[in-house]
Amino acid sequence: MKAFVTSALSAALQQLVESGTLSQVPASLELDRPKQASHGDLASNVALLLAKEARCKPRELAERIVAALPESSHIARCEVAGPGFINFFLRPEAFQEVVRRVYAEGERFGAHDFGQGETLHLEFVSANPTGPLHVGHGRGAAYGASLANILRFCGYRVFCEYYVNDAGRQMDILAASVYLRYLESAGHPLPWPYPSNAYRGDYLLPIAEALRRELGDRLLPAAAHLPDLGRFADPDEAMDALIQQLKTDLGADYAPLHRAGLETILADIRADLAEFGVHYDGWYSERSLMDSGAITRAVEALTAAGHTYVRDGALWFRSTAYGDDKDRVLRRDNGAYTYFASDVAYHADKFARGFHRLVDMWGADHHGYVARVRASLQAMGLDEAALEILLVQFAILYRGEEKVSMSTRAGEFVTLRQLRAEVGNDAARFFYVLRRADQHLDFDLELAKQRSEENPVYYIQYAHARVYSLFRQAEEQGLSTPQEQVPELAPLQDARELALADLLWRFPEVVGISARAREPHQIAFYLKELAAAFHTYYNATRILVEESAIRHARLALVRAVARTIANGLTLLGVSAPERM
RNA sequence: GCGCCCAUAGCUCAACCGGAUAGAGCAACGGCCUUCUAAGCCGUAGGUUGCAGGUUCGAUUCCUGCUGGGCGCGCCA
Repeated sequence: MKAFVTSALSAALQQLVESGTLSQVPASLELDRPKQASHGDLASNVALLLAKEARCKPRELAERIVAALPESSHIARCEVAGPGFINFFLRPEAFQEVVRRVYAEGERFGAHDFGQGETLHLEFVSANPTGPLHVGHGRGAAYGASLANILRFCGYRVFCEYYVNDAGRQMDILAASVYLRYLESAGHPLPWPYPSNAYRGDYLLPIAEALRRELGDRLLPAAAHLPDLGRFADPDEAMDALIQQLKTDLGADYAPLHRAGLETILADIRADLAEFGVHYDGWYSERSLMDSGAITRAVEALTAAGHTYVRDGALWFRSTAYGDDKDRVLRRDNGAYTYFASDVAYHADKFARGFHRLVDMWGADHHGYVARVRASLQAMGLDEAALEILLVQFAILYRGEEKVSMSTRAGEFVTLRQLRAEVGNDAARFFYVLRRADQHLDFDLELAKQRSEENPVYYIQYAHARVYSLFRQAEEQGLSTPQEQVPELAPLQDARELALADLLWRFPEVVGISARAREPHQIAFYLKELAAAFHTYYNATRILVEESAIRHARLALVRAVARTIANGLTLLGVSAPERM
């Protein structure tokens, strides 16, 4: 719809360029939708922006632009208002046209091609595989998957990846935790209370039992040499001693122990995400970076370029040279690489694999890592600007008034799986993206359960189902309905009908904004607005009227509404049911 | 102390990358089912956009400072 006005406007400006009033036509002409109906259907501030260059008053320039506007079959009239706005009033045809557009484009209505087939690497969730996903991870999953859909809809080729932290100390702690549960399941009492810094969630019990079915009591003898954890003042040192002892005692059997936890939990995470409609193109293993020597190579590359130094036996990266607060350790004095070192290698590897546009979605608690990762890319001579980091704020869980503690270690958390079972995938997906990513999300379980039927997602789905109901109803009453062909749309003249059509025009605009700003919530808010406009129209206007020309036009309009709702819900990973 | 994010109606949040009189939902109050799904609609009420400056024709939006909150600041992941 904006295109109708933009073309007329640029023609007028071109004329002013030729007459010497202006030096050139601006590259982009923006049109606003005035909040007030008296300000027209679309408004341009171009005269305000160009007044200085034209050396005349904004209103005067606006008058000249209006005078130069060519005749248009879509523009009824326009007027200059306020400080120099040009307000356009459109003919009904301009609004009706959108129905034809929706019919023609169908599932592609709202799509763009500004991505131009560019490949974009999107990393999200990447939670440590030390336990099931909880409701906090769900937000990243819903946000990332929705954003991937939206970007694909705008012409990008999106490669979704999950970075699996399957190496390092956390995995050893997991292995040790599995072992302790293994002992318990064999009826073997622990010589001390279950360590506070071991993982203690119930999800470890079946893993331990499966391990016992697989290996029998083979791992039991090692229990005779468990270190006396009581003599350690620091629980971390105690845990390290336990891990070391297990590695020594179990020898080749440590690997299956290590693997048992990882594989079972990772399989659960994958299944959980798949059921949630979140699909990945790749699962990238941190261990593979280690095994392939990629980490060593990345660190050597930094060293060769003169960006590292040794202090206190550790190898440091001089990230302060690129704006970081302090330098960062790459390799500890004990020879082990830090998590940061593998992150450096991982990001370098993304470039090496041919990705030139990277989007990382991190939990907001990782914001301190932004500077150091960017610094490492710059130091390696990679295009740091190609990396975009989106920080997603916490989802804070409440049970009524009470805040629910969320410790993976302690096993006190509500899993994503539980949440999905309670409120359903559709409501969960929608609820998660209903808020801007940089806002904290208060997720009240009581409210979600108790009012699941009042969730806005039902309001939108209901609008969609109502349209299908209309077509079913028409069939039952023996009334004809418009089929594949778009019927004559001239009967759509009512203000509500034109307002509804205007909203449909906005869908492609919202999709574009949402993609560029990486803000899926824009789609969610738009859908609520569209559903509201539809319900209003539905209540005010009888659609299945006797006169077939009017009936057909109205049915075509509401069918376009249903199509648009379905397209929007699909982007958010929410279903669009035909009956409720 | 330093850094990142946030502050808008009683509550939870929007506001089309600077536009004209800042909008929804929930909560409160009052209406609408003998006709297409009441999981719906209509109406009333609710605001000095945290505070103080600056840039601009024009600021919730951009800049500076302050206040208040969240998070981070380890040779943890």
